[in-house]
Amino acid sequence: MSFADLGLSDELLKTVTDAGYTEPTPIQASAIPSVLMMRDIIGIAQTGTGKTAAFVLPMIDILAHGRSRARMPRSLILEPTRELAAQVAENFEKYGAGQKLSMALLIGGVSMGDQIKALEKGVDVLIATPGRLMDLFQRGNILLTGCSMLVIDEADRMLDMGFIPDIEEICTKLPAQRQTLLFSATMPPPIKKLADKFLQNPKTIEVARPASTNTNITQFVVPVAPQSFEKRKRLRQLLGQEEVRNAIIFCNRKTTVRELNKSLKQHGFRSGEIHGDMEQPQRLAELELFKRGDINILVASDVAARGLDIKGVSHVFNFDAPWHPDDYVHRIGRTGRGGATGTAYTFVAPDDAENLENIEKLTGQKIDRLELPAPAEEERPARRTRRDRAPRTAEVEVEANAPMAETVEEAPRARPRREETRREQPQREQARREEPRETRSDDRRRDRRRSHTDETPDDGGWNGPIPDFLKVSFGI
DNA sequence: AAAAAAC
Repeated sequence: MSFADLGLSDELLKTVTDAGYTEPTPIQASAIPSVLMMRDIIGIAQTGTGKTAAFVLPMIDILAHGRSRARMPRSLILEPTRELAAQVAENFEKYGAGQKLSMALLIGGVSMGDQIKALEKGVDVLIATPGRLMDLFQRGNILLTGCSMLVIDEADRMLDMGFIPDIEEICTKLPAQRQTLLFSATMPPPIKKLADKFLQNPKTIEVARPASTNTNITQFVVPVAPQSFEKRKRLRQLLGQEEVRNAIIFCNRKTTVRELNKSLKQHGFRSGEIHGDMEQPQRLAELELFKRGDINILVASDVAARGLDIKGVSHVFNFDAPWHPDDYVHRIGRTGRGGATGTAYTFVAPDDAENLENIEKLTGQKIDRLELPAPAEEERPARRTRRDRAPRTAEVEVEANAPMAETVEEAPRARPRREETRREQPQREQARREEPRETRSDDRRRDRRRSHTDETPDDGGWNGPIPDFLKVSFGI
């Protein structure tokens, strides 16, 4: 099977082959001819299966004829997150280069002015997240009566995010005579209902068993202590011993994302972060830095878990085990894309045992446990000076002969005591400050209270008892 | 328990 057999126009075919694609993926091979025949489609496919091109390519050919009118887009693509919407827009720019199709990207977090201007001129393709689309619709900037093609992408994610009522409302604004494509990784009952209601005689295409993980991805569970500084230490150890070209590190909370990125940077890693509390331009900029390789580590919340297609991500680390098992499948799916191989490490603290069980139940496979050797002694991050902020390649020393521990509980002390260290490596002692008091029971509290990371020298923070006047003003 | 999405 080749792209030439799918019925795409010669011009588009040339663009596709020039881009280096010769063989369509299974979802492309089955969806493209049907979309060109104007059928409604239910596509059950994981992200990373080539799903986006499966609808973008035939849409370009379908929209090649005809002209758009002011405020009346001819097609609409709905995406759950802003980044995904932007990514689909990039695809249209890439493949639709020769076709002079007009496009508007309607997402929140950026100014409405340009979006409204584009709508006024008339667009062939509208790519939107539901919030901004509804907003502009209610302001009267969009008429959907001329929209004869609708794509609902990542429908199950839309469901998770509570977008289904919005989607239903949008569907009723579109003409009844239209083509609708619905893509989802899974088919929970509400999505099935949505499809029954708004699709006509759809052809169902299923290319990947839901909840199955890509076999290109080597997966490991890494038992870790629950304290965040222990997890960070383990992470640095792994980053140092693995051939990490490119890694996304997922955390469950936005605050953890910020802390971890700060810590990694202090240790000289070229890292960045992305989460929903950041300004939209900043989010896109960080993503761009990562894609270009200016940074090779992206610390992320689940905003980046689904659908993001970044080439050549060699590793995914779950710094926190995800709460929901389907998030696990999506997160690790950021690596091993397009036939490449990838490695996924998931940190599992004792409290995460149940989450891990659910993950293994969902994927139907037991994930290998990886017991790390005791970490080698690290250099303390240097005090930050201007010179030190220059990015350098990540390096962590790992002791070659470190004993392999059977379980975490039996693991030797993570760091040698000061006396031993001084004897063994006197030249490095000067660079190091006092060891963190790892055994102290108040470590967790301290860790939570202080916004900066444990590696920061303790000269700026408050470690003593809280004085009475503070207790009063904070109502403690 | 979180995150995401409109101002």
